[in-house]
Amino acid sequence: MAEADAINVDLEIIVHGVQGRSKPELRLWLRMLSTTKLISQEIRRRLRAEFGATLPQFDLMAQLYREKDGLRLGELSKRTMVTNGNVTGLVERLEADGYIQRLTPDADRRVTVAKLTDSGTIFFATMAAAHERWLQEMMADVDPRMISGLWSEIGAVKVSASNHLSGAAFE
Amino acid sequence: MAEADAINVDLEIIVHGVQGRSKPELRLWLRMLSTTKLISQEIRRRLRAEFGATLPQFDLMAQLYREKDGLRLGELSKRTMVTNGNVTGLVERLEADGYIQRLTPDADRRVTVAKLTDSGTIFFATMAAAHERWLQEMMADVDPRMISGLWSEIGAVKVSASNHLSGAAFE
DNA sequence: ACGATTCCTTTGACATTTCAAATATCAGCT
DNA sequence: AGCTGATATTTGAAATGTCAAAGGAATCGT
Repeated sequence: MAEADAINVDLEIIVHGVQGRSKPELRLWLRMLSTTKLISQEIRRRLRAEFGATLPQFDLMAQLYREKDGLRLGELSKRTMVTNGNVTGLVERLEADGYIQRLTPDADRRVTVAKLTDSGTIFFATMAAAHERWLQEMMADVDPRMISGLWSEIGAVKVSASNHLSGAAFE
Repeated sequence: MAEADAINVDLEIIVHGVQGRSKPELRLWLRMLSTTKLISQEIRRRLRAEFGATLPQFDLMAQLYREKDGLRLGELSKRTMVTNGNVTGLVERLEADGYIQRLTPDADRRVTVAKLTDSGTIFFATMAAAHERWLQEMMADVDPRMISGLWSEIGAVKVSASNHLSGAAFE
């Protein structure tokens, strides 16, 4: 009950706030934000409940899963859109749990490469399968064509935003 | 090593199931997530640089701006999609900065109501105007019709997700 | 009344987040 | 070699995020 209310009453209230009229860009942004927040919180809950893992850990392991040889921490930082300092802590905890292994190549000893252990690989594969199911489940009521369309349209939003960043752009 | 090989073979099968034919829902989700992350990070940077404020503070003040009489912390928690414990800390800091005010109505002394001070109202109005400009700027390259279309289509995604939350089964 | 339940908020332990400053290493120039 | 600047990671402070447990306060049933 309280949860259902929380869903219906969301951030979009700001829309009518400032000048009384709401610009479409602001409206879209608030809806993107609340929708993303809603879904990530659900995924967080499930990852925690079923696997005792966090979403950032899942994201990080997802990157390593695609690169069997491992990735440098800086590269991990870019791909996960997480700051360098943050990656350090995430990797530390995952290493302590035995899912990740850190090593420093002799070629360049400034670098630290992280890669999944066997245990980490198995663990992630299990989570990833569930993660994919959850998303299909949560989007089950959405027309499949709309899903594909949204993918490319949101791509346009992403490109536009990338081109108007104050600092550097990437991806 | 024979054991390790057996593991790797099995995992390869999982790999293709998990990532090889990545389902449209997963693709869409990853794009929504990265786009939202990109834009919020930019907004965070600008709020910090230009106003010394954080995004959660902005969100919280946005809700109070709409309700001149203030809101109970539990209501604030629902509307901002932030947990109760988190609201406590946010309100404490904003109160220390003089932007909001806390009071306990005699009618129900379990309750704490937060409302914007005059200073907070002025401060938020300034930020909100900039915030709206930033969004128009970042979405400047997107066709206006696409922006409206996206708003309603993402609404469909939101509704679908809302109907498939783990907690929503009761009721 | 009164005990049990429910409601609202705070607290506590941790994980994540950002930024800035510090550290460590490498590569190039003199 | 030795200096300098660029690169890679770690560290530290402060804020935000989660959940679970604890607290006070109101309400309900008996």
